[in-house]
Amino acid sequence: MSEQTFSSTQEQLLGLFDSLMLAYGHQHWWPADSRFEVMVGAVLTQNTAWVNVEKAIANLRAADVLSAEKLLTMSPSALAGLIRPSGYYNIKAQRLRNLCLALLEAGGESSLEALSTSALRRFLLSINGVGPETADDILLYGFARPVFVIDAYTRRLLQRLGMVGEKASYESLRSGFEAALPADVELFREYHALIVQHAKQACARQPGCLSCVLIDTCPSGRDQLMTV
DNA sequence: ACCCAGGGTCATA
DNA sequence: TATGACCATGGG
Repeated sequence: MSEQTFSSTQEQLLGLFDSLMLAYGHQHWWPADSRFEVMVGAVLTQNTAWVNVEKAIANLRAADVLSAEKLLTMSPSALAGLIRPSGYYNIKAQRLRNLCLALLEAGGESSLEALSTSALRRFLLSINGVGPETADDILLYGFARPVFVIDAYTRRLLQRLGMVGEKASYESLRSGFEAALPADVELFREYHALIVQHAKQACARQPGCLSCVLIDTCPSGRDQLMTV
């Protein structure tokens, strides 16, 4: 009973999506040139600003190691040096190696494409350093599977809108979105991207700012639906 | 100087 | 199961 349930209708969620789309437009996510780059970015962006991830990926590209095989030819310390701008560089270097080893052991990306979404998700979660959000980023943006990504922004937004309780689990939020919305990859991709974009813009504002056409998400303020 | 960023793991109770 | 410590750079 303490399990907070996801209470939001399809109409509400689609309405929120439309408002965000109207406010921010198409986000063109995930910014990457390849599926492997999506996977690398998903690990590097853990609790890290994307601008710093871009610097790290630029270093990897300059070193021409944006593939599982090439990346594994580098020593962990050398790899850590390249991804230094993205923070947590020692542990992330190990996580990238774990990811690459798992990919090769599984027979590469082409073998993974044949897996069901749930099997592929279990595979990703079995990798040390890949948690729920990282796995779902990879599933949605790397493998085009209809999985809804839940991040801290999504949780905070839904809480402030009164759609979920504070203790709602990652899985309850994910299954809530996926049950209420049509399993549309493009919709899920855009929705998650728009929530992040909204949070980025709103968090840079001061309480009371009127330039947000939908929701005021200031750090010390509460999200409020605005009628503008 | 302080706060946070497109999280996850591990040790402890 | 549920907290807390830890990882670390860069921009506001």
